[in-house]
Order: sequence, then C-alpha cells, then structure tokens
Amino acid sequence: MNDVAAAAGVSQSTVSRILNDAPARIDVSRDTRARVQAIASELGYRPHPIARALRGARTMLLGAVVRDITDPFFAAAIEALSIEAKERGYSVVLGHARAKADEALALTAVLEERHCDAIVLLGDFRGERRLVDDLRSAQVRVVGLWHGLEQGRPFPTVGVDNRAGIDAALDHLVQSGHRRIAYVGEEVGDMHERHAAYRSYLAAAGLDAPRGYARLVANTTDGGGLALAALLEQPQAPTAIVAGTDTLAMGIIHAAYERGVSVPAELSVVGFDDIPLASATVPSLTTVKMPIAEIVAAGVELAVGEGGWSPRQDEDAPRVVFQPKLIVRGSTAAVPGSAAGSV
Amino acid sequence: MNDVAAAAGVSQSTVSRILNDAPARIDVSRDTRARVQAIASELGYRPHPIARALRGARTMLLGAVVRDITDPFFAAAIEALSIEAKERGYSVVLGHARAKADEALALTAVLEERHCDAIVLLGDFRGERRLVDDLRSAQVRVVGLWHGLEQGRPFPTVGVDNRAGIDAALDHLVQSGHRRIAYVGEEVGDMHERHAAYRSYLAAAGLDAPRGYARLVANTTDGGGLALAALLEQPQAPTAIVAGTDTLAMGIIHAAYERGVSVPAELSVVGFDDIPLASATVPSLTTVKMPIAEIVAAGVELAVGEGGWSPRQDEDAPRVVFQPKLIVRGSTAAVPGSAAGSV
DNA sequence: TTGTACGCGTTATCAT
DNA sequence: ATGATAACGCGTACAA
Repeated sequence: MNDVAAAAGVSQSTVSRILNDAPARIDVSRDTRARVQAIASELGYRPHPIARALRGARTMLLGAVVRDITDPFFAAAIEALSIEAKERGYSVVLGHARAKADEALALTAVLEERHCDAIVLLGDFRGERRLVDDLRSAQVRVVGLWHGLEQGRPFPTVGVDNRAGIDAALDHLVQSGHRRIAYVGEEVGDMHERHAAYRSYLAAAGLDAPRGYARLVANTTDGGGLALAALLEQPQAPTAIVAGTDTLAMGIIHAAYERGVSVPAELSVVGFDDIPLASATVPSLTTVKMPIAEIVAAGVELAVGEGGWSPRQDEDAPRVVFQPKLIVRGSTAAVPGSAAGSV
Repeated sequence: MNDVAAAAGVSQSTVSRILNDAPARIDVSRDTRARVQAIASELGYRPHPIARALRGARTMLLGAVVRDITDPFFAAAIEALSIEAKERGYSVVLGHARAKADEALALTAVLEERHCDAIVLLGDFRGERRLVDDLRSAQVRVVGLWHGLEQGRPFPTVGVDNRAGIDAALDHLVQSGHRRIAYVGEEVGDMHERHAAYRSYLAAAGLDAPRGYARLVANTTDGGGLALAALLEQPQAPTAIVAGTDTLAMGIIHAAYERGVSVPAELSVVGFDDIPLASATVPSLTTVKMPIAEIVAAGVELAVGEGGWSPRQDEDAPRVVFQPKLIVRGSTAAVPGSAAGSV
C-alpha cells in the first residue's frame, strides 16, 4: 500500500480510504480516486488480511473440529459446511481431532483458535473435558453440531430429532410385519439417543427385545460385520436390523452377503444419515435422511451470523432440532413368511 | 503480553524472550524467568498468531483446494492431508472450488492465499486458467496432487502411475479369461491417463475394442449407471469393465444389480482408488489401490518441507510418481463360459 | 541481564 | 479533501 501511495503521490492513508470505499462520506475527489485505483490494480496490490486482522478485523476463518473425516457422513457435513461458509465469505479451517486415548485433546493442539472467528464442533466431544474447557474459556463463538444432549450446555447446539427418525424406521419395519428387530450402534453422540429411542419404542409396542438384540460396536463397516455375526448367533435371529448409521448398515449388508444371507429377502436393514453412497449400494439402502444442509446452515448462522448467541447466566444455550425423514429403498422388505413371502 | 510484563514488573521484550526460549543465549536470569512464566500461565497468556504472522513468521496454515469433497476419494485425501499437516504443526484451510461453469475460478475467491504458507491442489485444475495464473503469480509455494500431466508445469506435482495401475487391472482380467473389456471414466485429470492406458493396452494385446466400449461419463455413481446401460446395449456386451474410479465402479455394480446382471458371475468390475468403503460393498470391490498417504506426504514435504522447490528457468518442476497396487476382491471372476464357468 | 525503540501493513482519529 | 500519526501484538537489533 505504501508503494501505491508513493507511486500515486498521495499519502498512504488516502489510499486506504479509497480502497476501502470510504465508509464515512465521499470525501475523496474523483480524479485522485481514479488515479489511485488505476495504480493499485496496475501494481497488483492485494490487501494483507493478516494486518487487517491485527487491527481487529475478522479473519473470515471458521474452525471445524471433527474426529474422523473419513466417516462418510462427516465428510458430507464438511462439504456442506464449506459451501455454507463460502457463501458468507468464510473459509473453513480443519482441526483434525484424532482421538488418541493417551493424550487429552487440547484446543490449541487442534486449532489455533485466535485465527478463527468461530469454531464449529462436528460430532460428540463431550468426552473431551479438556477440549470443552478450553472452548469455554476461549473468546471465540462455539457451536456444536450433532453434539448429543447435555444438561448445562456451554454453547448452542444444532441437531436432529433422533427419536423421530428411529420411530419412523421402526414404524416402517413393523408395518412390514417385522417383530424381531435388532439395533446396532456405537454409544457415542447422537447414536446414544437412537439407542434409547429404539428401546423405548419396543417397550411401548410390546415387542420382544432380547438383551442380545442391541449390539454396541465401533461405528465402522467392520463394526457392522461383527454385530451381524453376533446377531446371527442369537437363539432367535432377528428379521430386521436398525443401524445407528449408514456406515454400520453397509457393514451389516456386506457381512450378510458374505455369509449368504439375502438382503432384503431374509433380512431387512435400515440405516441412518443417508450418506451420498447410500443410494448406490447393493441393495440400495433404506435409511433415515439427515437434513445436513439445514443443520449446517443453522450452525453457521449461530456461529458467525447476526443471530449469534453469547453466554448468559439466566438462560441455557439454545438447542435447534431438525426433523429427519425416512427414505425407503431396497434394503427392507416384508418379513419372510408373511403374505408375500416364500415357503 | 503487555499485561504479563506489567504484572511481573519487567519489560515486554523480556517476556517475549522468555516465552520464546531465547534463541540466542541463556541471558535471562533464572528467577525472573520463573516469575514471568508463572505469571504468564496464571494469566492464561496465549500468543497471538496473527501478530506473529505480521512479523513475518509463518502462519502454519496449509491451503487445500479441492473440487468436490463429497467425492469419497478426495475426502480420504483430505483426511490424509490433515493428518500429515498436523504432524508438521500445520492446519488445513479448505478452499472449496465448486466449478461453476459461468465464473472463472479466481484464487482469491477460493482462498485468501496470503494466509497460507503453501497451497496444495487436489485434483485436476488445468482447465482453470485463471486459477493457475493466479497461483503462478502468487508468492506461496504450490503443489499439485493428482493434477494430471502437463508440459510446462509451473509447480511440482505428485501423482500415481496410472498406466501401471490400468495394466495390472487388465492383466488380471485377461488372465481370468476376459476378452471383451470396456472402460468407463470421465475425461478429467488422472482418468485421462487411465483411458489412454486402457486403449494402448488393448491395442498391444490385440484385443477387440469396439468404439462403444469406452464410455465417458461424469465421475459419479449415476454416471456409472448410465455407462452400464449404454454398454449393455452394445451388439456384444462386455464381460468385464474397468472403471476410472471406485465411485464409478460402485455405480456400475449398483446398476447391474438393479438390472439383474450378476456381479461377478456375469460381469466383472474393477475400480480405481480403493476408497474406504471399497471393501464393504456387495460384492467387495476389486480395485487399484492408490497410495494416498505416500502421495500426500510427498506433497506436504514439497509444500512446506525443507526439500521445497522454487521455480527456476533451467529446469522443469519435479514430478513425483508413486506406484499403485491391484487389490483383488470379489467383483471380478473368471469369464462366464470358461473352465470354471456354468453351462 | 534487562530495557528501549522500531517495524510488520492496516485502519481510525485527529489535524490541516 | 487529504496528510500525519497512533495503535494492534509481537520479535529483535541495539543500547544500557
């Protein structure tokens, strides 16, 4: 900017005023303005965001903390976040939080918070006391997406109505004649709610729910395979499985294929999330569609929008909840032996 | 830092020296050092990275420009990049480059380059003249991963030996008795090389390659479905398909399932990349494994490591090439009608 | 061993 | 309508 000022024969502050479009009045003469602009573009002047930030301006950087980007669901969430952020002029900084059991997760280790105007948590970090404490004492705004339920939330959260999703999935299965319905999930974040919803649904419907029908495994395709193996060993194998995520559902379907169990003819499987590949599996996946775009949009609004929330003593942080929607595809069918069944 | 200095009764520069571990000599007395450190941690002092960066220090930010994070392959690449970057103390800034046909892609639009110490391009951006020009004139180091071939490369690139991968896939199919082998891909980046490798392999092997056997479609599961539909309409349908990516392969397998074509009994399919879900599909996917971690590590080294490369006149930018590896799983089998076949 | 002073590139305030 | 100047937080050459 100094170069521009020197070349134009004006002071540097004048250049600043011109290039920032004089917030106050049009107190720059037309000719100097034109001259400075010409020279600036000729010299290829580019504002220096770091210097601006030092003056107190925003960084236009949005921090995203996520455990595992490989998880197809969170990959889709990051994509949505990136799009939403870009529309508001923000860029996303990835704070990769690989949970290493031996080290407490410190915020600084994962993200230099002062770079970012706000931080978005993707997934459940309630187990990371250290991280949450850091976040609480940091000056940046924090929003948690799919962060699970909590009593005294230190920051706003946005999520989905897990109970409604599980209810819809189970309604669908029950209406297809299923009575022996198992659940597979990892006891983390939203899946905790899904598990609880599954249990209370079965109880309310008066359905049998043997202990072995709820399998808690890692949220991976391998975890799904292990869960299926265990379920097939039950005295009465289930005719349908509700999976806590599509990843688990894919693992279950894959394992069923390897074992010669036909989906959906012999076993129905319902997933949760509707990840991008869910419609391209064999068979295509019946699943509960997560309104990712809406959730991310609400989260970004809370993080960097005008409707932002700042901690107060007299009220809890807000929790926004969106509704999921059941998508029926090819992985569910009537229970074997029913009207349309074989035998 | 001023607060710390005031509280400790020393000057701000002393504090700076202590907290930066005096690069020169141990010219700080033990007691003042201890006192300052105590006060600093008590006050919860955190260095201000922006001010540091303004002084010329590095931002420890690594820009990543990617077209489509939803693409499972690039999601995995981003994951690897994030891990590799974190090991060197860097964070990744996502520059989301959704190709909108109507607007030329400007670097500033996608990433405020002066924030980043270096920029990593993920995928093929040769079509984006504007972006590449911006990159060339920018002062940051740039590295292209999976950027395809180019004559006068303005920056170093790291990639995979596509020809070797395709050769391995075709060798496998030919050895399984296949003669009618089709190719499905999008004419972008590395897939261009894969297509060329497919054609020259068939020519060298003296295999029939009807025009309609090479299907150029979008790199999505839907694209794969369209390609399969077109291939099944050929006078002589192929017995095997080489897909340019696993995404396409999954689309092909899904479409085959929907049409009642059995994979691998009636049709063999080979993918490329070995995305995380490739081993959990039905059937599991035979594919060419991309050495993502190695490629990303080499890229980060070129971008921010000591072995970095700066443009010179007398030599081309380096191109590092890694070798892929064929992973045989369940989506390929002997050609129908062969020794082990039915009928 | 420690304090003073300057500059990094901006923006904002005050004076001209 | 424009120029001079202070300040943002930090690192460092120089002076004490």
